[in-house]
Parts: sequence; structure tokens; C-alpha cells
Amino acid sequence: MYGIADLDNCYVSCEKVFRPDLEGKPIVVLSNNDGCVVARSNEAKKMGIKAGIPYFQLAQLFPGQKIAVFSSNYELYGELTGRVVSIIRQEAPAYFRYSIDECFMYLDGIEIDQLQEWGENLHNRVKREVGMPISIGLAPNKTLAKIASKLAKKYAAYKHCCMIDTEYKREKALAWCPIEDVWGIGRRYAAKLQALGCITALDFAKHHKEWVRVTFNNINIERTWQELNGEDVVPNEELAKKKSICTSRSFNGMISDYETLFTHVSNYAARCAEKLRMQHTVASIVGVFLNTNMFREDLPQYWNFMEQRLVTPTSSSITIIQTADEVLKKLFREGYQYKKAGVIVMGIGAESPIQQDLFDMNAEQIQKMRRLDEVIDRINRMHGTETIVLGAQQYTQKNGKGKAEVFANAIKHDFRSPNPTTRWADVIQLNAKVEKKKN
DNA sequence: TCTGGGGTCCTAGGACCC
DNA sequence: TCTGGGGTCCTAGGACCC
Repeated sequence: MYGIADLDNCYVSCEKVFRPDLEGKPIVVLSNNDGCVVARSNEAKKMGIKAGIPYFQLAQLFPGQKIAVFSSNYELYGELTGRVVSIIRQEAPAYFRYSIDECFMYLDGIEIDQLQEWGENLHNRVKREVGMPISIGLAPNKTLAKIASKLAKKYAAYKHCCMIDTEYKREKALAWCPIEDVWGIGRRYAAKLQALGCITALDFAKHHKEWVRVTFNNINIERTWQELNGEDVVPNEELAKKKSICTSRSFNGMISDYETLFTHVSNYAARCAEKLRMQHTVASIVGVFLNTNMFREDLPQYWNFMEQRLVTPTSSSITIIQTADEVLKKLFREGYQYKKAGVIVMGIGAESPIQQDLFDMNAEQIQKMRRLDEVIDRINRMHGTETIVLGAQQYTQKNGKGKAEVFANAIKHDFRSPNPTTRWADVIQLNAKVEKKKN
């Protein structure tokens, strides 16, 4: 049997851990730059706030309504979800972390007649120790487990844990589940299936395998069909290292000068290098892309991506920033207002042994840069991200007297909560607020 | 005024090898 | 008149996931 543990309204639940006063109220969490709504509390969903709507439309669509708004705070979410995963590590025989808010669990070794109770206990422990609600689905394959978790979330009678372990329960669950909610059926396939008369998961599962093959000629959707019918065929993910790593952001406003663009790209490059080092890998290709604002049809548009191969694969922040800069120089065109940029590293391989090029830097230089990166990583882990950065990563701005001033972050986060779990300064601030309120 | 940020996999077609 | 039978690698495009 498989299980999936899914954190309910993940980002909102994280914010609520430190704001119990918001229980029962509509809450939303925004994407970077306070752009779109990316998470909603149940109350916000009931109000009709759709996922993905731009924040600026919220006031227009829901005038005069009280909605608690938070900017995204990924350090906080990473910390809290990590605590949930460490509980799952203790409770489940084996698991695979599928995303920030979902964990697949392999449940061989737990008796089937004890599974329901095991799931309910897991929910209770997470709720008690971290303060966040999770929904658990149990089934003979991952696709059905996902459907079970949706049922667990929807109906309180399941006590946060729903198990599909009989033919009767399987058919009942499939008949309840709209085709577009099936894991692996996206917007396109859902539209096609609905046009063919498949409204629920059961409608689709009842077709013959041959029909699925002829209609779609795609192995993934065939596997989904098999799993809906009870087989276990979707491959289990390895804890594989990433094959490409991308860091990209939309800007707060638009940028047309090269210098500012370079500072942003340097930051993304440094972040990619950091991610490479975290999984003990190196990359051999550095790519950069640039976008103008596609919503501004009145402005000239430009989109491009270029890449460059490295002589020696590396995870060095300095080398990757330098390479990204060379690519950016080729990519950059005057006269456009850019809205978004990103860095992608590819050709990822193990950290050692690295094939060294005969004419590249000597081993001593490489060692030196590696030690520098290690120190930077350590400081940033201890004191919070971007406590220390390379010069190229620093944003500068002319002040009133024409003098350059350095500032830390270019992303707009007007409604950010403090980070009481990761930053002492924030813990102290929060405690002070609580004290003040008490008095 | 303001519109997110990551990833993976599959398939088809072309270039090239013997 | 007749024109083989394998392969690999790369890229682009289109799906999907959270």
C-alpha cells in the first residue's frame, strides 16, 4: 500500500501557526513581488477567491471584505514543512518527498487492518507537534492514494485519513472524482476527455485499454488509466538529483539598463551555484533567459535564451556568475523594458571526480574557490540567506545626493511575516509584540 | 500601477553513424 | 526495374506536476 500526506493549504497553514487569532478567517498568501494569490484558507476559497488571481484585483473583486494577506515567506515554509517530514520519517517505513507540501509513503510492513488507525495517528501527531493539518490518502497505488487524500480533505467523517482498499470503495471514489482532478490529467487532457464523454474518473476507467491507446498514444495517460483500475505502474521516484536547476524572478517594475539586469542575473546565478553545492553536484552548461512584459502589448516584445558550455564543470559561484554575465552580454538588447530574467544550469553531474581541462585553472585555484564557497554557505546557513554575498550580487541605487547606496533585496514583500523559527531578531521582535499585546 | 517560480517526461523529426 | 536495416544523439514542442 501507498500513502500520501498532503498539507492542507500549506502556506496559509504555516502562517497560521504563529497567528492563531486568524483561525476561521479568510487568509491568502501571495507570490513574489506580491503578484498573485498562491494559497488560500478554506474561508477564502468559500468566498470565491480563485487561485492565481493578481493581488491588485482582490480589492476590486471583493470590495469591503476583510481578508488577511501575507507575502510569501519561503524560509518559514521550508522550516515548518521540514518538521512535518521529520515526523513522517519516524512513522513511515519509507517515504519520498514529492513537493514542499506532499510526501508519498511506502507502507509495506504495516498490517492492512491497522493502516486506518496509523494514518489518523500520523495526522494527530503532526497537528499536535507542528500545528498544521494534513490529509492522508491510502491506496494500492499513488494515483488512487491522491484521490483518497482529496476525499479525506473534503469529508470530516474520514478523520483526515481515507483508505481505498476494496473494489467497492474504488468505484465509489472514482465516481465522485471529476476527471480534471485526477493526478496526471491536466487541462488539455481533461478537455479532450470531457469532449469524449468522460466526466468522472470512473467514466475514463471504464473504457478499454485499447481505446486509451488509440485515442492518446501516450504512455503516461495509459499508466494513469491502469492505476485508476487498481494496478501499480507509475514508477516510484528515486531521491534523484536534479537534472537541471533554474532560478528566475519577475522584477518589481521593469528594467532596461544592463547594470541592474546584471545584478539580478548574478543573484540568480549565485543561487543556482548554491543549489548545485547543496546536492553535491556540478554543472557544465550555464543558460540565461530574458523576458519583456507580455501583458504590455503596447510595448515592444523580446524573448530569448542563450547558453554556454563550461570548460570544467563547476559549482563555483564566481565562475557561474562570470559565465552568466558573458551570456547576458550576448543576450541583451537595448531599447526593451525587461520584466523577468532567469539562470538555468544543466549538464549536471557528480561533484567528484571532475574532468579537468588541460588549459583551465590549476587545482590550487579551484580549491581556493571551493573553500570560499564553503565559508559563504556556512555563514548563510547560520545567519539566514544572503547574509553574505559576492560584490556582483549587491543592488545599488543613487540616493538624493547622487551617491550610490547599497540595498539588500529587490523583491517586494509588503506583508511578510517574521521568521520566528529561523531568525533570532524576528523571535525577539515577535515576543516583544506578544508582550505588548498582553500589557 | 500591479499579473509566480520552479521542475520532469514523452514524442517526433532530423542529422549522423555503420 | 529494382534502392536496407539497424542504431544514437539532439532539438523543439507539448504535455504534465507542485
